[in-house]
Amino acid sequence: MDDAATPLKTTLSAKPVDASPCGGARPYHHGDLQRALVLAALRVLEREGPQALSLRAVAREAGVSPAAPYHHFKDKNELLLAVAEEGFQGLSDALKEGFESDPRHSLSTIGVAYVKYARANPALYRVMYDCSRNEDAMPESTHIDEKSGFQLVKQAMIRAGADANDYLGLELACVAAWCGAHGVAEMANFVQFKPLIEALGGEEAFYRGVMRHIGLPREDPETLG
Amino acid sequence: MDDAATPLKTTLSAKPVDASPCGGARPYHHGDLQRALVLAALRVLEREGPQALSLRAVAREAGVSPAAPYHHFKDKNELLLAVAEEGFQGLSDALKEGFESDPRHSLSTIGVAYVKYARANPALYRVMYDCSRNEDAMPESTHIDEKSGFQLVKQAMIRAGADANDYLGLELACVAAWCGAHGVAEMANFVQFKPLIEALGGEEAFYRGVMRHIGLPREDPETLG
DNA sequence: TGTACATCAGTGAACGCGCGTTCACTGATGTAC
DNA sequence: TGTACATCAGTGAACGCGCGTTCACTGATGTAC
Repeated sequence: MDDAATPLKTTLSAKPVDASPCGGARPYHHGDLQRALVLAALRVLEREGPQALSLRAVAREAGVSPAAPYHHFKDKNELLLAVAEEGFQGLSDALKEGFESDPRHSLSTIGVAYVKYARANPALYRVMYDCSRNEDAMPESTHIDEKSGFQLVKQAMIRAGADANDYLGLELACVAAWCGAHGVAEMANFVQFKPLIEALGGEEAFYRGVMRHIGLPREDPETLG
Repeated sequence: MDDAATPLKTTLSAKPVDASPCGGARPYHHGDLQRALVLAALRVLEREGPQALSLRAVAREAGVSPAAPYHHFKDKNELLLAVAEEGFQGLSDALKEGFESDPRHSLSTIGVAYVKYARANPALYRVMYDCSRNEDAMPESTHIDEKSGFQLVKQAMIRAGADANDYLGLELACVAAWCGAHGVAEMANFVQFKPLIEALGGEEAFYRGVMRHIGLPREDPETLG
């Protein structure tokens, strides 16, 4: 579970800069402050949550003056975008791993991987989501219908029995799965769901159980529902 | 569409206080500042979005000094809770109306009603969601599994053919529907969905189409997906 | 019915805070000759 | 190989801002007698 749920932890603990060869005192010029700032932002997010993510807090975390980031990012928003991009990369990797690890149940596995990633990095996920909603300046690679994300869901949906020739139906099923995963990810920690989660034997079973109700259409959509 | 989509608009336009009998100058004592502050908050939310919702902005909007709200709310958070409660009441009403208006398709209709409400009041919805996630001090009536909300979904799910005796299955289906509705509500304005929405002939058809893929389980959940 | 007085519900000035951003600066680096 | 100098990437002080909250105050209201 931890493998897929905490894909960024390894990235976070790798601090390529602080371990400089100067033996203690950081040199005047930072090796790669741009990258260090993004990593610092991730640490701030994880530790203090999304509303604590100020430019100054990030600079502080990186051990640098409040003005330093402006040599690498135009403004706060540009830093946020870089952070979001980092998050989307991690999410994409998690989905890909889920897709490849379990070909026979790739749809629900990919859904579970999505939810686990979001739940493991809730503050980061919030930043990602806010960026992709508020910004049209979002970098290409982070867009939701990117090859490594939405297309993967499509493939999994077809594997699961969806009609590949029914364009609208397939698209709708994928959107439902994607939105459903987002919804579960954001609501999974609601107190009201506690009993059900316990009855099912844990969060993962809960995610899988919910995702199983999303995606493929029902037999007679017109008369039911 | 507008009936269900903008349930708060009428409440917002009704300003019981400004239309005081004094003919212009507001009297020193406000008729019902507590209520007026909540309405002012809704107006600020609608006009400027969630991050503009400061205590001072609300006081400004209500035409009152920044200290005045403290006679009616312990702190900012308490005001936010009151606003969220207002929102949950509106959501609950919208769901109830959807449930009763279309007994033959109550499940998808209730889902569409949820999404339309959230989309019509996006900033308010965000506040509601934040409160229900961050606060354990959330008033009872606003909780998600409240009679008028989650129970309604359950009834609709049974109407739609779910097995009322399968406790876990029914619960899971309802959670899936609820989370799915939340997901759609928050992601419906993503650029990537534009083509599909257009192909389907509008947002409402899109919502309904997506919701149709959520809720009832598939036939063979173990081998598929 | 009038009056004294407690209480309620406002005012507006002030507090300290952290924020994003700018500025003139300076130390370190690298390149041309 | 050494030196002059442009450029890069930091510093730290300062700016104005809006925020949540507190404070002493005051105007309006209602109640007891």
